[in-house]
Amino acid sequence: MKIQEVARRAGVSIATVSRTINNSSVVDPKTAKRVWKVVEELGYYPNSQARSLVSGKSRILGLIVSDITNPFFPELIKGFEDVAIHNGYEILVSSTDYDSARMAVCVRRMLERKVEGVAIMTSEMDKHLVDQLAHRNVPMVFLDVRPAGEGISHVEVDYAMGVNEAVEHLLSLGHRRIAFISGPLGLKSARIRRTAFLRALNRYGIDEDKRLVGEGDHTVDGGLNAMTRMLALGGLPTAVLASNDLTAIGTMRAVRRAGLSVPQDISVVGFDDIRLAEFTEPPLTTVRLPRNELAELAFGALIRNVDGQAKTRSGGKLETHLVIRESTCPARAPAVSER
Amino acid sequence: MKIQEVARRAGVSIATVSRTINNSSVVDPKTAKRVWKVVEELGYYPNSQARSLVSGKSRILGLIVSDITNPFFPELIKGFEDVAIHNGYEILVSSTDYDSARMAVCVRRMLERKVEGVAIMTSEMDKHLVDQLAHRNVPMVFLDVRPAGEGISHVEVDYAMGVNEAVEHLLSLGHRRIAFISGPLGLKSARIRRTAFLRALNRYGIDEDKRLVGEGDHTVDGGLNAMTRMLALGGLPTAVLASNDLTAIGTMRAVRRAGLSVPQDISVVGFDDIRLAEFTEPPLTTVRLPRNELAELAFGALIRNVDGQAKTRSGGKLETHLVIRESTCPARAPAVSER
DNA sequence: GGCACGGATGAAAACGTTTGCAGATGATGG
DNA sequence: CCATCATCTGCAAACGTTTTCATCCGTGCC
Repeated sequence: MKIQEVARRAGVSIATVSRTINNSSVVDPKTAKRVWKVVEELGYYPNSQARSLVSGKSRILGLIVSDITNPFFPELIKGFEDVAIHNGYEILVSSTDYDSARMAVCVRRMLERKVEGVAIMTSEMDKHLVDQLAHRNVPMVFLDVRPAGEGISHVEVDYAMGVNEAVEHLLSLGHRRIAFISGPLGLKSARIRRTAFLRALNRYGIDEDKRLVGEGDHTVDGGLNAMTRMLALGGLPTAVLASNDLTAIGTMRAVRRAGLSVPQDISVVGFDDIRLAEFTEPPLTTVRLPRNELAELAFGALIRNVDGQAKTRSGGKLETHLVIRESTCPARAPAVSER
Repeated sequence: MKIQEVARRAGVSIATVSRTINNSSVVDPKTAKRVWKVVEELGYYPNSQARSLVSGKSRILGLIVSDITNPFFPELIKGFEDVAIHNGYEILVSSTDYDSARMAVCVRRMLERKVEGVAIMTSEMDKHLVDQLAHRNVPMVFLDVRPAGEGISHVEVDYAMGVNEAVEHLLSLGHRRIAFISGPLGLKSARIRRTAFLRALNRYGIDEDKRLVGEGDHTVDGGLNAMTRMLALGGLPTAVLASNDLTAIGTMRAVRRAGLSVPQDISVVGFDDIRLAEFTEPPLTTVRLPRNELAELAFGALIRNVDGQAKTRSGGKLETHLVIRESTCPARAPAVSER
């Protein structure tokens, strides 16, 4: 089913059919109507490969995430997809599994498919790979870490803000021994959150206790293990801030396995506010990342660069907000006396 | 960066470069080496659009799911993606949001991108849409419901088996008042599970109680609402089988909101065994769907049709298995006396 | 030494579009 | 009535590959 067939049946040239379909230039209403009719009848639709080949535009946007299995990402993907589709773009999603080699494969795929821009929400991006994209003039937007270079935008999330809110919340509940379970420290974004946490503690005059800073890997199991180790170390915290919700869920599980209860013995705060956070037991107090705004801003930044309007970084800092549910409560009475 | 450039620098024709890259026909090792060297140097990679245009093969497989936000799907997608990538295919994922109009859009996209086959795990497929694909000779594999027609395969999941196991498990624990919360009954797959449930009950000589069959929508909220309504109706069940894990989570929440506890007052069984099921509180007893096998079988069935080896339906029935965790326990003593 | 053969290569056609350019047609103004 | 112009349409060239067919060259055989 090619354009030629349509042209033949409508008694016009293929050029006219093309123009009608893309209404790229004025075509006589009568002719157009006839063409459309044939198009309908035949169920014709253009071959997108031929189309992109000649026009040089693929109308595809890439989205690279670390782990599609982490519920935060599907929710983000959905948002991104919605706005992309709405603007006539398709998206190509790849997940890297936090693996650098696999990341290279992702980039290669993006390149091969000639994506017009790519949104990146993962931090295992080697400079090398970024360069590969930059070199091909593929606009990028980073959703997580601050990038360097031109043609690269980023939408920054104010992690520090979220971390501060969480810490303040815990402090106001009387907690003084507050632990943190980070993401894999190989990732920049994980280090950022960790640093923000330590800084917050410091600001409020709380001494750092090495035993109270664990390392997870953004999965439930990682949180479970990290927390289990921490509990074994002694010097128990009265509250834990986890670097994402999955980790928080693992943390709660570890606490419970140790025969303690959340939040009475140990309060737990998550990060992301995945949809499921509302339905854990107890419902998770967590720092909400504005997923939809994130998706929209990212898309916006990308499109602006795709259209060549701006070559600069853009996108403001997105605010995060603490959502208080039931996994936090006042510290046991003389919690301060400890240490 | 076109093939011509490579050809020029290597001092050969573009035909030779093409042959070298695809090693589609014998090329002199010396020449090949020279070509590869240039390819490396230039970082050349073929334009996939031009390639597909002429070869007629897109090397893309479509995957249509209902809701990427339901954790079951990302896990499935990942499996499918892994095996596809491993075989040199890429995948294009679309989610339908259980919406028929959106489904049409998905199909259209698949068609436009010239996917070589599509795996469908959603049941809001109008016959109309299936025909559109069939008419274009796009091989399909259904992962959920039994399809009709040729060029269409399906991988059947033995829902009845899972439902039976679950019911037997509950019966063996002494439960007699067992409730069921289905998915949206507009979906065939939801009806199948529901029918299986009623049949199982019947087989074991338990009378059906209309009050004990609710309708959810495969989301946590849906489960929560359905269970809340059911609890309000009176004639409480001692156990509930939910049609998927999300629904089960909602159900547990509803039970707890009503001041009852899981599993002491009401046992809950889920369906799917999403990764998170292990980490709910209490850990969810659920019927495990073999995700990886499902992905592999689906891919296999698809590939077989893509290569034109078989035009028939294939793929056996996949077994499901009950995973017993802690959301189920023996029914309160004289549970039988009730009713 | 001629011939057939086979392996390696190149020329060119095809894939299905978009788009620049030019031609046709009809209308308008002088 | 001719010139100008606007509007609409068609021709043909690209886009970057794969692939068929033909060519070329060297080799081994008679």
